[in-house]
Amino acid sequence: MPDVKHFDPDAALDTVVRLFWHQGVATTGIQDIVTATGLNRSSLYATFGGKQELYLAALERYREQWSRPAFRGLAEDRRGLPAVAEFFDALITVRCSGAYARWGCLVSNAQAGAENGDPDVRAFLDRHHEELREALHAVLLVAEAEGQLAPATDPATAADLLALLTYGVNLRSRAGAEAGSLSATVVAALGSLGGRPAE
Amino acid sequence: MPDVKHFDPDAALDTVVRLFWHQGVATTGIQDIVTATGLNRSSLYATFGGKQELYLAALERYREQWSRPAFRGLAEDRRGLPAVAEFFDALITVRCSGAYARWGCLVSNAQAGAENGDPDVRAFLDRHHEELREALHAVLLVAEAEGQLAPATDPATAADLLALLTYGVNLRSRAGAEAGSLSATVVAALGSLGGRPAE
DNA sequence: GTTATCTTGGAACGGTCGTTTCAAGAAGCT
DNA sequence: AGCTTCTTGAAACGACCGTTCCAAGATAAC
Repeated sequence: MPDVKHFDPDAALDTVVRLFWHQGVATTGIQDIVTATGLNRSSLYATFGGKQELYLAALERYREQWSRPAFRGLAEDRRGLPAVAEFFDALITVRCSGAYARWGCLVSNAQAGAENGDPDVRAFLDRHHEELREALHAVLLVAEAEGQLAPATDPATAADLLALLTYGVNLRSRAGAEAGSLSATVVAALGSLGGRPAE
Repeated sequence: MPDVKHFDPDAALDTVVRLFWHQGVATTGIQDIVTATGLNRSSLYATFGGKQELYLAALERYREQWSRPAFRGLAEDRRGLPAVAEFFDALITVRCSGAYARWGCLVSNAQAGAENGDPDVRAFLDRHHEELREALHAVLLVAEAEGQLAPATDPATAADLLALLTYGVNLRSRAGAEAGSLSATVVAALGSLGGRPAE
């Protein structure tokens, strides 16, 4: 008996993700979202609820679409350090070139903004950080088993270090850092974990 | 002949710095500033200009009061790696405890926000990053001369790495990271530059 | 004490914020 | 077709945004 939605909620949410990602939450108005998605205020509120719920939905979608695939590819790769190098290469490529160049990372941006005051957002950030750490830890355990790590390198601590390095890349890329400079830094970091320079 | 200001502009600016630092630019209204500083809208605009100029003034003041002293202390320290360790210790202490706990860094927060779209802000961020890098580079050159670095460690690249690590600490501390965890990560990073674990 | 100049208080500006409301429209089921 | 139920369009809500304006107040020079 009911009517059915005249738009695709997932496609709309993708647009919302891009807005929040590029412009930030605080500086993106409902009007911006209405204009960008083409759908009406009523439909927006009926489908997603208010702005805060919309932002949380955007965070979830970003994680499903961007973070989780990258984390999974990392954790399942059996090559060890080369997998980490590839992870950072892909990261830097996305952050510095293409459609999302200089957008940084929606999640990293959230850590720096006022939005992290919300308990739900904070919980999301904690979990996201944990997932990044775990993926890095998993691949570093492989690296250790393969004898790729310097004897003094602890995989768990190294995972923490690379996680912080990831945030640094996300932040600096948004402010305009060059891909080459970021790459060189990452290569050096991986080299120092291995006990030798570049790999 | 003129009247004279009935308040201390520097003290007012300090209050403004704290507001922007803690709450973010976009979520801090002029009314918040009026309330927190106790001075009038007219005085505010007559002294500092609009919000954007006020934000730039706050950035400058933050740099003078926080960044530059830390950078100078770092660059002038002749001990090498221990100076770097002390720099990060002090950083983590400020970020995780005391009056500014979980506020992150005003400058790091700016890199993640929409405010970095402004050319003046962007220029400030670039320069700030350069000053951080130079300070780290200077002390790492000392460390190299003192034989504290592993042969494969290049001081300039290591400075880049530590700068990114600084951003990571700033970001994660704002989202609630523990001081102990951040410290352990930093110690491990410095250890890997030296070729041995924690020094 | 008078005058000139700047500062202060406070109201007011148009615009935008996130959100709500409600009538009109569209789709599915009998 | 008719009825029900949800969706859509569009106007409107009060609150707040950054900013401006002007009269009243305060200070220093004469």
